[in-house]
Amino acid sequence: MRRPRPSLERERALWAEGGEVVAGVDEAGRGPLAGPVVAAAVVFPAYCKVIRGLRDSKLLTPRVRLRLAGLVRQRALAVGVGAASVREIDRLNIRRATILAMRRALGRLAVRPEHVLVDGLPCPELGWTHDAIVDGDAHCHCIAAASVIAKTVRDRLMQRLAAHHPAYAWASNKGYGTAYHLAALAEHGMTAHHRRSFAPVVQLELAVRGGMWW
DNA sequence: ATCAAGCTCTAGGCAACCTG
DNA sequence: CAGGTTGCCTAGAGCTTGAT
Repeated sequence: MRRPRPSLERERALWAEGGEVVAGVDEAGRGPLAGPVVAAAVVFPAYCKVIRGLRDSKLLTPRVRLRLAGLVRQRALAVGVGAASVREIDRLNIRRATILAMRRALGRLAVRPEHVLVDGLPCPELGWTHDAIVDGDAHCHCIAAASVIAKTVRDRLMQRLAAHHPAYAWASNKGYGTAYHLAALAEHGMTAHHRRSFAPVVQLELAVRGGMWW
């Protein structure tokens, strides 16, 4: 069973109802052990055409993703990007921090959306009336566009951080808990960019402090 | 406690493309 | 044309939180 291609079906229905400004929102970087969570909001002009090849950012190679991110920025009416820092993730928990990043992304749009389409489950804390669409980046064009923008922005951010902390290979693992990253964490300890509230980070820190790492 | 939702990683199979 | 490379796709694994 193939994954469906995102379409403009949902957006067209909203445009037909008279809501011209429809924003798609998605986030990247919820699972990794290090780095911020980044969200993006994208508004396309009403009755625009689909961007060929655009789909869930997870299913795209970095090169293709980068090309599509450029196309999205060219064709979109507005693009907003927001992030929540590691400190905010530790303070709020990853779910609330994700919602905070989404609110920031929506707040940075140059136009005020009349409808917001969000990937995932409904989140009342978002502060915007929205439709939550499970697997939205696979079904909905503007959410897929937001997922591509969020992912490319976060990847670039992690590459910058990697330059300051080369031991952890964040340029390739993007902060995720790969074997290499975990080994580096055990050897060098955590940085200010590690999520102290995440179990693997805490466990390794305790092991290092207790001399348990051999 | 379990399930469902999100994120990503790695590995492997297959197909298309490139190169000598 | 054969072999290597690249891209596409899936499956299974890990991480989280929230709802039931």
